[in-house]
Amino acid sequence: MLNQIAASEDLVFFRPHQFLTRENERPDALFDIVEGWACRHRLLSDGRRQITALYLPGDLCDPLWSLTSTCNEPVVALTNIRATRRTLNVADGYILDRQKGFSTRLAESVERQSNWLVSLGRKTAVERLAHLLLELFERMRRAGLAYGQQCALPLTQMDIADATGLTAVHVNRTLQSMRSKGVLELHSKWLRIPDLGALRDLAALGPNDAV
Amino acid sequence: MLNQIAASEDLVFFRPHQFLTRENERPDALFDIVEGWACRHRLLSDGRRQITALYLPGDLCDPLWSLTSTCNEPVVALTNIRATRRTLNVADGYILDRQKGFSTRLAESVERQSNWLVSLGRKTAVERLAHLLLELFERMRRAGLAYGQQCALPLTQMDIADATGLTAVHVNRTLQSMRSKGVLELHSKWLRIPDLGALRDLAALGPNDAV
DNA sequence: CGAGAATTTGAATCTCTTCAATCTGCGTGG
DNA sequence: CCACGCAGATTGAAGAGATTCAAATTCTCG
Repeated sequence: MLNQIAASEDLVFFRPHQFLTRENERPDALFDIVEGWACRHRLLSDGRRQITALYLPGDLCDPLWSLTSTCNEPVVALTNIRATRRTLNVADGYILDRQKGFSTRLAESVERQSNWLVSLGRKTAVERLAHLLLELFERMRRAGLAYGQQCALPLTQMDIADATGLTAVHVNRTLQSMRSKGVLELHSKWLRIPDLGALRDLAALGPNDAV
Repeated sequence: MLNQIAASEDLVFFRPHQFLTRENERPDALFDIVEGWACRHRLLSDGRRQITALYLPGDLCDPLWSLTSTCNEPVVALTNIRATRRTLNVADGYILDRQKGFSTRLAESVERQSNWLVSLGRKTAVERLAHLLLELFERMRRAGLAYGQQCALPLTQMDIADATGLTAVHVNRTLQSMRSKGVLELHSKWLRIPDLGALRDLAALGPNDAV
């Protein structure tokens, strides 16, 4: 508790819908998310939205920023967020690689993006939802934030829709059918997965695919 | 011509459908593609395929390999390929960053993946095709392989379908309708774009989006 | 308790898929 | 030189999955 005094100098807070980074901005720091969720997304001119990444507690936001000169996708808070700010040395690309676990996080982030690509390109609604919820549960579990078979999931159905490339209405109906089959419970921002194996089967993952 | 003798020691060739890297393999070298096209893809158990990256002449294949311990997506030649092999120092992640333009290529590759995510998640068939063909033309142009408004495009409609998340049949019909509207010509592996601006409008790109 | 946000429901519609069959271009072997 | 075979492209008809729009209901939070 005592050393939080020193750490608190780097603590930053965001409210839902607040930008962590805007489009065409050069981020000068990364955020280590302590609490809350955020997303990176893209808006089309007619309002269609695609979420391209989700950030959970424990995630670095965003590992990709070390690579690009400007950030062409805004990052927005989905909930209240508490994060620690880690300054980026823009002039020197190598520094980041030496930070503990940075390279691993970047790799994970890129691999996740590739998984989503497969999901959006070739999977059905049920498969996409199974995949996404499985991924999120697994990430929460690794972050030490899963309790048995359940974890927090502070996304609206609209958010889920924009992450999976579906409409909110269709997400609603598909989740209902999955609930009725007993493969998951999801209400009041709380996810429970009675049978991980069953959900994994629904997600159409290969035996080698990590979630 | 004379110094090609030395360089030729690193020259490698591939035939269509040949693997540059298999799944779960640790690549020990990158390929600088001199001639021909390749793709990275993922196969679902029931045969559905999603292409997650395309490699053109001039591309490094694959920048992402420096990040991951094993490659979980196979890379396959789509045409005859001539490439130069560049050994990877696996033990040391930093070396690669110092290679000329490496970091830039990695960033481009990641950004492209993000663009595709938006395309697959939120765009219509026409928009996806416009976007893809525009991207490929632009990349060919930058590689010095475009001639006026046209360039080679050695993909089958099946390949295009697997890159855009559509079926070959639907790609065929959509391309036909685009042809009939005069926004593009595409036959015998050759692409011509009469009006880049018109195609760009069809691609639903933001004013800031690079292709 | 009231108001706005999020979820749920229904009905109609549309885009894209599926399954087959046919056609075309092209290299190979007789 | 032509017939064969095969991969890719094209076409048609029917159907599935997801979208759209609008309204009603429930939730959440000040």
